[in-house]
Amino acid sequence: MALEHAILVSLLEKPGSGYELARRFDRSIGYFWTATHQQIYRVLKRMEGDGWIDVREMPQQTRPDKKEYSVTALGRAALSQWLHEPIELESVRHDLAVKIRGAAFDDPAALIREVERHHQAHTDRLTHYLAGEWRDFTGPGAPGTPDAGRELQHVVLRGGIAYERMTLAWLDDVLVTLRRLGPAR
Amino acid sequence: MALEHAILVSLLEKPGSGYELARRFDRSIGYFWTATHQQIYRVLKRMEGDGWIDVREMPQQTRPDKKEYSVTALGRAALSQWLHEPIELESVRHDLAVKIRGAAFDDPAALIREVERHHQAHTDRLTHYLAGEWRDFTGPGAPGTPDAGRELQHVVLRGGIAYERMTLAWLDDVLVTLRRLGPAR
DNA sequence: GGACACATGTAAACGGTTACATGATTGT
DNA sequence: ACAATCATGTAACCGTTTACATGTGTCC
Repeated sequence: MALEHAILVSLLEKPGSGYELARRFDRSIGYFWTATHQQIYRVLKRMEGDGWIDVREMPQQTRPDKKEYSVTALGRAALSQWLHEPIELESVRHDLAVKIRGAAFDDPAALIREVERHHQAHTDRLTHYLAGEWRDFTGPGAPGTPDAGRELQHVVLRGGIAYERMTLAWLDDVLVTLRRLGPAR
Repeated sequence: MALEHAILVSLLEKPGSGYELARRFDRSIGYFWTATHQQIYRVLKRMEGDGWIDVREMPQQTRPDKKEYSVTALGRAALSQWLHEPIELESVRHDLAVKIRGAAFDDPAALIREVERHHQAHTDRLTHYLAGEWRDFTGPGAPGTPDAGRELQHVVLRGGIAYERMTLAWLDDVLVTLRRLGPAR
């Protein structure tokens, strides 16, 4: 489990509320971790109980009050300890690959639309990542000062970009294969 | 959930026991889906109850008796229905990326060994996939007859190979970045 | 005698998803 | 009036992981 650690990293980068964390998990952190607000609120409670994070009630006039969380020394130590532990390789779960192999027992051509839909979604993601890279790292508005944190954020984003490009190339390969098999059936 | 469907596909490709399925999930199917034997036995029970699969008791002299499962017409129909439903994009969970961003608040250089370890593991996987590709698809011993099932298995394997190659290139990028940051600290 | 591959299971704990619930403010 | 955004939560369910449990045959 690394949701707690992902939250620690995110709060160290910038303290914030559960709601804000949920939005970050939809955006920048979303290309290597996902979490819903329900999960986040639950884990925040536990982390607070463990003394990993502190809460400050932030009354707001125009919007509902919020709780701003920040990482304690204990939380930092917990993160540090985790960073020094070896972790398992990710295990892949690719439904689409199951479908593709399953298509051998159905109509391969019926999958073409589904694959095209995924292709479009990955194209959108890639566009979104590239816009973020331009905005935060490679564009003229991005700060030119070198900073370890930014460098590390950038290399993770480059990983997301590489993943989307690889996936798009593979989906092209899949489409060629399905179209070749389709009419022959 | 697609474990049931992954099992259907695997049993359609070749009927077998729970134990055999578990081994397939460690090998060929492992590059797009993982499952332990505990999970598989439980799901097999449920699928049998739903009439998706049939069991045949297979007494064996030299080894413990096993149950051989095969897919029924109802199971085939269930697979077909699932194939025609749209599925969600995969959500990514990449612990290593969390660690890399977390390294900004610890020692980036301490991560180098961990990343090298992952690099080695992905190299091993790639070698294994390439050996499988040569054995089953591109080598001289592979059957030359065109077959939809084999074509689809091959395109999925090419996806696994592309994933490993992309990951290795990215891990190289990560190592360069970490080594650049390390001594500066 | 000990390790390993074959073969099947149960039970507890944990994590993630989905549905439900509330309430204020801002914009159309 | 309605939808969207901000903001926090509870409860039920489901799937996955980990630990435990048992037993045979083969090989060193």
